[in-house]
Amino acid sequence: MAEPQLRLEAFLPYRLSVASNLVSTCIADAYQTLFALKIPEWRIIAVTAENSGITQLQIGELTRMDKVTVSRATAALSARKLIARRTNPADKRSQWLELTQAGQSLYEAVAPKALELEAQIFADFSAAERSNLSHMLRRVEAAALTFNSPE
Amino acid sequence: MAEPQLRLEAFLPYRLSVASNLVSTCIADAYQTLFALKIPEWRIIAVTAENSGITQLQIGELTRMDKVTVSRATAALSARKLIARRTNPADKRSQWLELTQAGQSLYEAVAPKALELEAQIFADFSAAERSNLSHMLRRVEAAALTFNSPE
DNA sequence: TGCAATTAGTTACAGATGAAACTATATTGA
DNA sequence: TCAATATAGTTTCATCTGTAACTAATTGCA
Repeated sequence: MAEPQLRLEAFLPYRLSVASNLVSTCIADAYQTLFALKIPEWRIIAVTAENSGITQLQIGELTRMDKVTVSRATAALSARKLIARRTNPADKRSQWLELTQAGQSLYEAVAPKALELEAQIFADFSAAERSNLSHMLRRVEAAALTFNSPE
Repeated sequence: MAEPQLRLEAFLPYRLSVASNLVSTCIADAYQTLFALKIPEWRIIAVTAENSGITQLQIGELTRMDKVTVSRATAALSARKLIARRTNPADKRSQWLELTQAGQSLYEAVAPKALELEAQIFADFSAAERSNLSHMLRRVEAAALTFNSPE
């Protein structure tokens, strides 16, 4: 029996990468021009809005961003006074992050725009298809994780 | 009626990016350690294997890689004598690329390994699910493209 | 206690990436 | 025919990203 033939076009890691890069570019351009936010910065705002008092480490775990990326993006947001850092009195190495008033306002402006972008890009997809895609991507994520670090 | 709430966890561009980055890392590490190939280099080998005589420009169009990325990866492969460049006599600016014997051998070693990696990462997915995912990703790609450059 | 090992976050460095400028060649149209 | 424009590919530069080394604080345990 012949081995299955490789065709790059049908190779899933490749398809995933191409689709993801294109979508990320759309999103990144929009955030940058509309709100002067980079994607890591936007993610930190979103995660902090949803989890006030979170630490950088937790953000990294939640979003799978490198701690260096989180550190830099947090520093930039802090410099723009969009997030505030309160020292954790029980552990002075870590800080509790929360949105400032300005950060909260920005979040409230970005969030609907983000949903709108998503709606435009996925306009062809029914709600069921979107949910299906989301579930599949989570399964891919979990599989890649255990593949990367087989315990 | 209340606006739909944003949750980063459910935001498709985010899910897509996280999944794609994890998978790309798996693949990139494997290619690097096994064959000393970077992802753009591997793609060029695969595309050239499938389309001997292709030009750099065509590779860029096919794979959506930037022409600079293609140029650099091609130069690296050429230096390793994995691909050969023949000047197009009808247009001396462009070159026809083809795998050398060594390049062909490398391709024949990488291809089954690539399929094996894909099989491992997507082990949980039935053939129907894989095909479904692939089709969805193509639709996403097409949508993001028209979004990026609305004609 | 107090010293070794760990951990949260930052900094320094090195590789990857893409936009823009550049080189060489090709095409177009006056 | 030749000047303006366009194109294939390269180089330059500025930015992004992650690994490794670092700092400061914490924990564990002899």
